[in-house]
Amino acid sequence: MKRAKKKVFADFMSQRGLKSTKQRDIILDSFLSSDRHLSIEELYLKLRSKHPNIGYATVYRTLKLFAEAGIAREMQFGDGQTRYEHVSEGEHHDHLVCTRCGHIEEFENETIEKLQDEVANSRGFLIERHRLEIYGLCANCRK
Amino acid sequence: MKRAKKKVFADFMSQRGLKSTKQRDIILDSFLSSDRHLSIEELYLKLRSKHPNIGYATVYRTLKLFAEAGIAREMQFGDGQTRYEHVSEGEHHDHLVCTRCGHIEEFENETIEKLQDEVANSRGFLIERHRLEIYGLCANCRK
DNA sequence: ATGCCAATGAATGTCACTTTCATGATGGCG
DNA sequence: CGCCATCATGAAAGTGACATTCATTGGCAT
Repeated sequence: MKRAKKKVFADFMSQRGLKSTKQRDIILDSFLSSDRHLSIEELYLKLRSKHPNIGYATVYRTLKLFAEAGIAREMQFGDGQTRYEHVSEGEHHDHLVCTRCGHIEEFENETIEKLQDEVANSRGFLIERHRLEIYGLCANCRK
Repeated sequence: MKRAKKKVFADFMSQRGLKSTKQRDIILDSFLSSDRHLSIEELYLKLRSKHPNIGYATVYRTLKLFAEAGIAREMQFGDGQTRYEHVSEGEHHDHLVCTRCGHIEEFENETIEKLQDEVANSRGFLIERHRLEIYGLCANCRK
């Protein structure tokens, strides 16, 4: 799966006439082996220890590229930071966000999706995408 | 309903030992007679023509007060601005957001709410609040 | 190896808040 | 009514998270 995404990204890059660089390789590796909902800052700090020569701007621009290439998606969970989520083709899910520890869980619910379609149809709305987030305390923080 | 909210706000203010001022009265009036999803900037500009003496900071602080008093709620729809929505007691709704014209519609769906509770329960999650937004083209913009 | 064009990173700019601070109002009290 | 402790206001400065600029570096096709 990591391999598949590297392929997707490489294809995207060559298709756009963009170059392969050490930094991009490192950032992609690090992204793919990270938490599924990482902010620019978090990824930048994670890299900094091993690769102090990679700048914030490069991480920022590279994550944007991932999003354009379709292997990442920008998300906002209300903590003031944009987070980049791993995208697997054809997959969609929603989120449970812990307001205490920041933990993010994913879930899927086909019925909810269908009901959303119905709502949109009844209003003449053409759905492009949606977001559903449930905020509260995770099982761990409830103790 | 406007009257009721003014009462709620007045009570909140006196309970907190805060003062009634011309500016706050004007901002409250303007807020209550506005679109249901207004940003600080929008409300500020709306006021500016008639009351050039009211500063941005005052609008900003007053909207925060409305939120604390429970007559408004802060919302993010991904356009980079915080919007303040009118809150009616005990009412909850979700949103359809037009990505072309910015139009925001509200909807309620009891079944979706229940399914969310089920999802949260199955994960041991204690729900505080949730947000569901459907982005796409409104009936008008589809033409 | 060479040259063109993209990539990098330090620095700077932008935007939407958010806070500060000197000045101006409010309202309880005598 | 007048005093004055507080709160409120608004211009300006500060913040934080991006987003862009620009001089320099570095891929890679030839």
